[in-house]
Amino acid sequence: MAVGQNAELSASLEDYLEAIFNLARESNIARSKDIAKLLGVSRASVTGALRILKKKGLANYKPYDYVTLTESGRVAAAEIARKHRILKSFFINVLGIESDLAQQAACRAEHALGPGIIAKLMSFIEFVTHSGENGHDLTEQFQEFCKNTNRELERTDA
Amino acid sequence: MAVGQNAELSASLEDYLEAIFNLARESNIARSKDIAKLLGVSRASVTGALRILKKKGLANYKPYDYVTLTESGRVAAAEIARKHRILKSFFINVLGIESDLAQQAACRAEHALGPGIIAKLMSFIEFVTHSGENGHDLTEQFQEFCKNTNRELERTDA
DNA sequence: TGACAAAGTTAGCTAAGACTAACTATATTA
DNA sequence: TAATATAGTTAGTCTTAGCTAACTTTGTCA
Repeated sequence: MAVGQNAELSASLEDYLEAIFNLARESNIARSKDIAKLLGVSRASVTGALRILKKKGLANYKPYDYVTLTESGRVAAAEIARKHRILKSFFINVLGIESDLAQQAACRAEHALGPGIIAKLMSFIEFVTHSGENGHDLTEQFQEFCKNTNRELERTDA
Repeated sequence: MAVGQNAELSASLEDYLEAIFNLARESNIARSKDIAKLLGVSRASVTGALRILKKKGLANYKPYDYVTLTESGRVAAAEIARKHRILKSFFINVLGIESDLAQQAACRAEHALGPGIIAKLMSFIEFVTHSGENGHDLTEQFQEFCKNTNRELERTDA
């Protein structure tokens, strides 16, 4: 088993790791410039982060070369991306939040939620969105419920 | 309207604000020592935070005196505590997470979720826990669903 | 192939937020 | 009321994580 250098990964480093992971999936390579753009950060900050990720054994990094993730880097990144995906899906498909907002919130919240809660959340999304078998779609029912609540609020406001 | 000094409140400062708010509700006064204990932080760090909260117009702070919140401090703190409560309630009552874990996660996640998502989440909790009228309790159904899923997983594992 | 542009790095700075150690003020009590 | 314990503060340090400006390396194309 690899040394547990990634035991404590800061929120910021998780962001870098996920960015590299996603860029590599899309365009096969992760360029410093694109990481910077994706995270809204200077190129110099990316260099700094890459050095730390290398030291933690998560990224294969050599100055002036392309970045790839090590095996344990990929594992860690996949877990982060998974959390992110599940949260976003919950916000969009269950709560009915608009996609961009869901994306941002998922990115910010992802660091805070451990595996226990993420697992439950995943189950819950499945439960809610596959409830058609029981003869009722919960997400639709919830949208209805929201509309009614809003209507009541408007009536109270007026 | 008060000057918007609290427009950008860091996660850390939100924690201090909420701690003061909660301590003041419980024991009527918030002592530096208790804030430090509650947040797991040194007394010196509390002093620093109090100075900033004062500068932002959120706390009435005088060295060697008790701390209270200003009106806008109370408003901000109440909103933070509200988010916290709603998240915790969702984790416990909907997802079935154990109370301590829910508390911690809510505390860490609270900063990430804006008013839009919190509002929806609140509606959703209401929707899910008050669904008895429709002849079904969703939280119970979900617990059932989880049990079945676990059983299937165990079967697959074996 | 040499000049220039783009990408990446380095050095040095800043700010937030935490810490410890030493000091000061307040409270307790013998 | 003087000694002592407790609470709070100050000063100085560290870490994380960002920035800009200047420099180096790499890539492109006339």
